[in-house]
Amino acid sequence: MQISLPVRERGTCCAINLELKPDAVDAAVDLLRLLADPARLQMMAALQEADQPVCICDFTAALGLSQPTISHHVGRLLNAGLVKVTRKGVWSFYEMAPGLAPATRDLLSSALAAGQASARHHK
Amino acid sequence: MQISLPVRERGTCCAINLELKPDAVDAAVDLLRLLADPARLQMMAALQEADQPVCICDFTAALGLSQPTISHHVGRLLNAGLVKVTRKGVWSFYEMAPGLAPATRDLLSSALAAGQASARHHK
DNA sequence: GCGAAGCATTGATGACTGTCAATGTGTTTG
DNA sequence: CAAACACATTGACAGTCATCAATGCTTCGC
Repeated sequence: MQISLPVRERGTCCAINLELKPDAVDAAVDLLRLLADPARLQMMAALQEADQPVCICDFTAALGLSQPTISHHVGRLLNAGLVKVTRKGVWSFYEMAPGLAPATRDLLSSALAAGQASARHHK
Repeated sequence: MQISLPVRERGTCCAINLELKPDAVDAAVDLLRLLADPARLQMMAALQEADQPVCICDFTAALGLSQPTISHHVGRLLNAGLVKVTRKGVWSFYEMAPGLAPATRDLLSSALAAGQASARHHK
């Protein structure tokens, strides 16, 4: 299958259409950077699968990171509106934000699926 | 709607299930970090919409970045296998990699959709 | 062959960020 | 009230990365 390459003239560039608004690009980049961390991505994956809110101490025990680091990551997810916190006594239980945009959920699912596919292929 | 919080005992944490293999997490994070840049995300968005391969000089003119920076970003996309290059004379035409995993395409689409939704809501 | 155009590469720099130690705040148990 | 627990916050440090100036490498027009 051949793809026809555009015909060009030296010294002149074509104006491609970037029909994305800068705000949309920034928002997408912020969301991608938020998920582009092993700890945060695993937290979101766990919260997506969980049927009950998850305690912070569980993350600390499972991810092999210090407690301030876990708190820092969770704080970023909370600040971005991806998760919701419910405090009960000394514990803080986290779950996925109820009103999370479908596109954001799809983004998370796609990222996990792509990671699994890539890991399988790279074997 | 009430969500029943788990019952806990002080000093004991529950072992949550992180059923994701480390390789899959790393692969997903690498992909997310690759797209978590305004220049690279806009390039991929433009390539997704384009019906013809796009010349490097078009990106340089449209994104407001220096030519080495554009070349650097394109090189990362190429190294990750997201794009394919066809050289013709002095020009280098780029297009999305033909055998790109569907999950990767979904990830790109979801990120752009989430960005647009977030920008619209934040208005 | 000469010079210019298009792109890649290298080196350097500034900004961002993930991480932990130390500390602070609120809550429960004794 | 005192001590222990769960979590948040602050400060500091190391690593990563986006960016550009300078340079190198092909390719084409003359």
